[in-house]
Amino acid sequence: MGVKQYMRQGIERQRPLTLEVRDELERMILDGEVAAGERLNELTLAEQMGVSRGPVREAARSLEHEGLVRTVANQGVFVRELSLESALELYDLRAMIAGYLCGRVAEKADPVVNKALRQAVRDMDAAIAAADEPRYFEINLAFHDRIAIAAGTDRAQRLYTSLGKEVRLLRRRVLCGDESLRTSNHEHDGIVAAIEAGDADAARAAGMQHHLNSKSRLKITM
Amino acid sequence: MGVKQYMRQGIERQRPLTLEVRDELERMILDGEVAAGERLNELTLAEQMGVSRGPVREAARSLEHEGLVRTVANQGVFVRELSLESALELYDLRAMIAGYLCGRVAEKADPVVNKALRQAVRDMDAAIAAADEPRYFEINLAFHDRIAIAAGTDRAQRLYTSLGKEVRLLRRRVLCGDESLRTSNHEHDGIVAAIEAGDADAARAAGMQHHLNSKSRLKITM
DNA sequence: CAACAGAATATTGTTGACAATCTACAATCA
DNA sequence: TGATTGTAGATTGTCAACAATATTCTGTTG
Repeated sequence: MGVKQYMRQGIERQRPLTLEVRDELERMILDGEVAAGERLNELTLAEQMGVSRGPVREAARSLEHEGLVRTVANQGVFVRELSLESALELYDLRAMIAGYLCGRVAEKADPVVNKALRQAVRDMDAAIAAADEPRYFEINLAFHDRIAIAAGTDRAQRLYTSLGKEVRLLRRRVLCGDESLRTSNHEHDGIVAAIEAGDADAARAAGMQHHLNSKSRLKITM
Repeated sequence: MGVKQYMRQGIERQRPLTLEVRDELERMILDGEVAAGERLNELTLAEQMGVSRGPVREAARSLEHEGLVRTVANQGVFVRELSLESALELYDLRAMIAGYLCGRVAEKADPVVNKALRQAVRDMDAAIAAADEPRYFEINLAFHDRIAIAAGTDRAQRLYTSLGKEVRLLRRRVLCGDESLRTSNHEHDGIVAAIEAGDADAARAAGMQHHLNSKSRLKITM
């Protein structure tokens, strides 16, 4: 009886389908391909990705604790709807974590890291001067990632990343003008300065304030 | 062909097995019934709980993002091992979240909540006077839960709870003497006072410091 | 026409079977 | 002896089928 079994060719090491599906699902949600509040149909998704429902279910469970979806028994999983209020709270939370991370980096005083951060600030300045917003955002992302990783605290890093994704559930776009970018990078400069000085408290405060300011800049666009 | 199908009797509302298994697994880990670093055998657990491997796998994925287990592809899920260093970082993180929660509660200024918190402090004093440590810990837990819930920020609350569980992976027991309890409850008093006064900043600072002090008290016992 | 009851359908919950991979141990060879 | 290879068993990864529940449709009744 024609049972189609699974087999993936090639030398490439086996990555469980669950992870593959998880990443794809996450992307779909963050890119807004599925609207907030919408139900994720297991069978549809499974067929769409060419897998069975098992991996899809596991992936959903995985996403659940990241706050990207919510599950209702016997009804399915739904893309989480994020109220503006909740999103702002997420910003607060993330700001605290960011501050913590900056403080840790300052304590570490790793010359290589510090140099890279300093360079990132310069590069962002260049991007602003060139009016290259996409590039600015790219470096900005790398800048904050770098800090999160350099802090060396796995849990806090994951949390920071996770909260960052969660915030993206709020689909409204933030349009930053030139001025906003300049201000933001000036704050970056302050963070790096504190880190370079090895002043953990100042770095923490600067890192946190930077994120709180981002929140404010976001707020006024709505 | 004698296929044993699933059916659970009774009027009780259907709670998915995945959740049941998840809770049981979490309990086993937190109670130390499975040692840190140990592998969780899917089949064994499934038979033990009288379910199939599906729900067990889903439960594992669920626990993964809470930091209680770690998964290695094609090898299985392992109870996470928490270094002392990581545990202390968790305390820092949790202290920040706790501070945030306390600040929120102060802003809310809900008389009912405030009254309950004040009463809890009195009850803990009574428990200390009666040298009833178990009761103290019970109220203490309820006290902090109450604050987390009253803050009204779902994400922060879940995070606070989650971090609390994660810390328990560090199995070493903290033996608190009478003096430690008194000091701790004095700090509780300070937190409630700030909340009652509606001073969010003070409440935040007190809540955070209380947890950092707990960390210090823990530290010296090792 | 609205409200309800019941059947038909769609979707989630759970399972057992099979494939792929890893692990442990034995056999082989230098 | 020690390293390596090969095989057998155990364990995870995946799937398709069936059960239980939720949802939708339809016809009936007031």
